[in-house]
Amino acid sequence: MPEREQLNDWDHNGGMYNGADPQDEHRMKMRGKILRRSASFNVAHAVDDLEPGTGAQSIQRALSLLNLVGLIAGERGSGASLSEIASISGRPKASVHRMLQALIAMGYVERFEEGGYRLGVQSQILGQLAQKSVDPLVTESESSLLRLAELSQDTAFLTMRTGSYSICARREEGFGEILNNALSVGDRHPLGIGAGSLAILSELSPAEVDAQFDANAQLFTERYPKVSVTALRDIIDRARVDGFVHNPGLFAQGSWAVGVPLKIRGSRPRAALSIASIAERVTGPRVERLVALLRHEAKAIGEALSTQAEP
Amino acid sequence: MPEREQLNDWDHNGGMYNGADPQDEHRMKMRGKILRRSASFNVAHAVDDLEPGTGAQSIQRALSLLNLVGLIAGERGSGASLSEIASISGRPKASVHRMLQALIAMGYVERFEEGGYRLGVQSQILGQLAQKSVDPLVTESESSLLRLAELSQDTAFLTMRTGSYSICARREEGFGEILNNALSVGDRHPLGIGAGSLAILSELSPAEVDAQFDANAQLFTERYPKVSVTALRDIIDRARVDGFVHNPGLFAQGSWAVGVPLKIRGSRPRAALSIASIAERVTGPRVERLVALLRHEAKAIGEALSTQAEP
DNA sequence: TGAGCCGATCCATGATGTGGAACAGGACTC
DNA sequence: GAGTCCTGTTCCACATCATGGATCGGCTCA
Repeated sequence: MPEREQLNDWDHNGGMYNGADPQDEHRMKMRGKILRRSASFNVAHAVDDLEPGTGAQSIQRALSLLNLVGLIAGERGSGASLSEIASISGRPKASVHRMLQALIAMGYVERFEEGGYRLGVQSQILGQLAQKSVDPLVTESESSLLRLAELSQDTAFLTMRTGSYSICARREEGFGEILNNALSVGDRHPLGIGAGSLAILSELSPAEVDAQFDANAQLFTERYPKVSVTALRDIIDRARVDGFVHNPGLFAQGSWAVGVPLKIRGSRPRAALSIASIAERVTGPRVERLVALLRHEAKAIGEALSTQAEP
Repeated sequence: MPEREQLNDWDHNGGMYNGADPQDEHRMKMRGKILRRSASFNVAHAVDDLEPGTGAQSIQRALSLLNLVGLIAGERGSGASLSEIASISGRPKASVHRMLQALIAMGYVERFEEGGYRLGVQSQILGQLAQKSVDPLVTESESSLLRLAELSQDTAFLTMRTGSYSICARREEGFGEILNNALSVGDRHPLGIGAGSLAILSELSPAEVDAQFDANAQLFTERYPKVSVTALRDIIDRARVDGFVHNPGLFAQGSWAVGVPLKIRGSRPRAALSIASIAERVTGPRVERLVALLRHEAKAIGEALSTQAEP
């Protein structure tokens, strides 16, 4: 933990955020103020409404809020205050308060005496239930990520697909002196942003890749205007041949990474392993070493899960 | 896992359910049809709205639904169908569908090709975030529960308080031939129902206990009409002296249990350990042995968490 | 004393979620 | 192949419900 602190003065923006969205102006202002770590940027994003007009606005808002509380409280040790949550989410305090009360009533959020809001027991339990029912991928990859982090001395990630998004499902840190902090557990980006995300795309058919990029076209131009979609397509094409993705700091300044897709027999591609670090550690011969590590673990996970196939 | 099956024909109702609530009639009818294990009964309960009129109806409904999906999908291996969920929750299909779509859009629920609805990656992640932010109690007690289950050859539980409810936060099974199936992870009951729940109450002041029973008075008469509150008060009073709760099958027929509160310095009492089994295994000298085991683990957990007190 | 923050509460407004009804598409049966 | 009985999905008029600006009480600090 203490090692983290020395990285606090990184360029958090990292060239990744260039929001033209007027809605985000307020959030941007709050960003530096509230959370010092780079995740603040991701936190802000995690709270957006997805597709509107589906007749479930309040649910989406409430779940975004739940996510947000988890991210904030997870990043720091303490809980999140009402005003913070309201500021970051960009909603009025009264609304946030009402929603939080509902979340508390359901046990998904808790608040110890005068402390901040944090996730509650129900959230914990939901995770346990999810482990049983969703798929054993996250559990299965746990030891792999630990090995990857230890052997590489960098940060290892499990990325999973949800619809047209990818989400950082797990993250393990090595004990190196440099810590890549561009991606935290729970961060969600449109498919194509991040090495793991690209690795997943490389396993989809070209038509599907097009469909994903089309679906997120607006998001891309609004939120990642500096990212060239054609460059991403190139990376994907190369990954189809090479079997791995190499991201030379495309998304966050100085954050380089390699990723490989997880191939599980009988299951659509929807997960990837990746390792991220600084440029110097993801170049030249080290790329091959990292890829070898990743491939080895990806193969192990793939085999473990393919055998116990769905009934 | 296969050992479980041989117990499927237990008396699921177990004398626990005596619902006079007219709203529940439909659910009762569905119960045996849909889920065979006793948890079906608890599933049905988990879906109730809590306090209405707080201006967050849809959130509560959506979260109940989320919980329900998790419980159903967790109980069996497969996912839950829309119609099932609609039937159990007692809401029209259209509404359930709309909510599920919202939950899917947010990644909390997933649905693989034509399969049923199950919890999604976001739920998984929420659990991870919760482990970091909520409190280390669940993680810390994991090994204790495993030891308890192994040493007792019965089923060990971690019960936690949420508001005026207690919830089964974790559960580990021994390899004995009899499996107590009256309580599953995620099951929620009003405080006072269950040995662990009573153990938590025994650490509260009499005034607080009264307040809790008052708060849940309606629930008790509606849902546990056979349970005498004065009997519960007696158990609590005895537990204050003895330091443990003994439940002689009060709630579910044949499900006896012992429980001890978890005392953590600097934290309000809100958790308990318990072991449940059949009557023959929770009587006479064995009670003391079980209590000794529980006390030992409770002490260990308490010390582990008291040292790393909140900042 | 009062400015500034915190979380909590009120309540008129209309946007929003609601759910009955109708639909499409399989899987079986007669 | 017309029948029933399941799925999951879409539509849309209705009014319930969430909304959020304004206000308040409590606390800390200058």
